Amino acid sequence: MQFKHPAGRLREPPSPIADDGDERHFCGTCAFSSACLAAGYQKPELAELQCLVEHVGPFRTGDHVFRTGDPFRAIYAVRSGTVKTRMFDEDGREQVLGFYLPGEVIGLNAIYPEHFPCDAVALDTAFFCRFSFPAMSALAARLPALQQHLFRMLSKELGSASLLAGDHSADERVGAFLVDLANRYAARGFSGTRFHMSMSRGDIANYLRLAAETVSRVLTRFRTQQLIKIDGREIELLNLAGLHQIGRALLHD
Amino acid sequence: MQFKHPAGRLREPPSPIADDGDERHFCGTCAFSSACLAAGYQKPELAELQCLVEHVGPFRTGDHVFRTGDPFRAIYAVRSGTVKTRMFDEDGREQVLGFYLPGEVIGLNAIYPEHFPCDAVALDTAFFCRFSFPAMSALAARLPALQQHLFRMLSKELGSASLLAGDHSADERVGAFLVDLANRYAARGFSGTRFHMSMSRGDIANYLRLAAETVSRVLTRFRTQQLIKIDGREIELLNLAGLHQIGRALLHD
DNA sequence: CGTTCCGCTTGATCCGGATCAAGGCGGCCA
DNA sequence: TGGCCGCCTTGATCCGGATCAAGCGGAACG
Repeated sequence: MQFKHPAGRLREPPSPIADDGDERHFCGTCAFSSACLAAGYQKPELAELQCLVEHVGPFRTGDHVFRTGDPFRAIYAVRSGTVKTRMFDEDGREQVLGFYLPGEVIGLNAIYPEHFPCDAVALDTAFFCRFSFPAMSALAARLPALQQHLFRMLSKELGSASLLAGDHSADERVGAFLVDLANRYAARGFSGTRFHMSMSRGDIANYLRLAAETVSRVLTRFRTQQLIKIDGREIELLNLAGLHQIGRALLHD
Repeated sequence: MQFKHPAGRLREPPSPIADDGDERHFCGTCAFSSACLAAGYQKPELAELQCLVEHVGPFRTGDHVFRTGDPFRAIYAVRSGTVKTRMFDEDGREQVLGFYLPGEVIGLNAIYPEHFPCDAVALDTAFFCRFSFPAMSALAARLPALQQHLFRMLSKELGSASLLAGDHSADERVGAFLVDLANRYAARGFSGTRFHMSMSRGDIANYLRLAAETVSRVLTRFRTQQLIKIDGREIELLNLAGLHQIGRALLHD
């Protein structure tokens, strides 16, 4: 049983429910941290947020966290591991919607349809915090900070969703993808220059709307240009500024 | 001074603030209607929603409702007219993010960044209901239905944003675009088979990530196939089922 | 009334990335 | 240990849509 974590933070096959030590660390990097920690864990209202959390996992590579059509009851924060969300179009072709790293939240796009519009599939061993959405909404009505936080998370995801839509070259897409991953790892306290990509080339290609062969070719070209060092799924960004320049049209606008 | 409305509902250059007659009609088709009307206009809480609305307009073709970088203070529901949202990438190329019809809401993607990440430009004479967002959040904390409604609107827009991202042929894109417009007009009580497209071919092309020439060619092909009748920006959908079939990969999944 | 400009259409050519095809490498299982 | 299978890489060819180019018609304006 392999058990490789992007930043090697989990050294042993963990217990089904992560212990408090990990929990405290995790919460500092989670998307809800500002709603939880910043407002102060001690306050009695926030104890309630803790109460409605349920720790779930482990999910193994290929396991489904939820499936298209499942009734929407909860959103999930990634505790550890990586997840992809995907849907199948009318012709049965897979469409990868996104990759989610520790601290990020999946399931927000299910609020409106009230059923999950996509699958969430673990790309390696993964754990989650599960938040009952009805309970969370009710709590949000009493905690303005939490309500605000939910609005902000939704709005943020809106912004990133519209980025992929542009017509951009393969180099721009791959460059921006690498920089984005790096930024997100760095934002959660992991290394922003060396990390493990849990997703296959095919998944990356699908997400970027390219062919797997094209992604492979671009990565080789980036390597010969000394922009990256890459060995299988282990990658090191050697020239972050250069990559940012290549992907600038898709980044931070 | 031309004054053409998609459904010809406004016959005269209206007063800056639309009158109550129009207002009652409009509210029935607005994105907030379920939060306003369904819950019952009479209830005193909902009077407050009425209070925080500010009617703005008219904006003429090309006028900006808001600009990239403006501080985010309010969201806007389109009362009449059409709007496009767009941003410019690092190289100064325009990217059309979306078109908004009467009853739809713009500005939700500004919550997170706290500044508008895009321009909103009127495509014809347009009026809006302006909702102060801080006031609305506060009200949402007391009205679970309103909070729920905001969550749902955000989540819905998330779903539609990810549709454009797929790699689809020009035919699929244009077909789905026409069906989508038709559905949205129909949902608001307008004709779902004959309507005026306020946006230029260039805007459509940009939105669909195609060249204007390609859009033009596809539309002429659709016409020769008897799928549509089109004269400039006036369009009639002759074979809705056929168009739906062509664009099925992008629709309702 | 003619001029100019802009949006739209149509035709000709070109190119980036998809597709097809062939190996290479490593992990897993019998 | 050998064989199989999935993932990745690299090469050759093809095609959809971008780009370049030209012409048309309507609106604004002198």
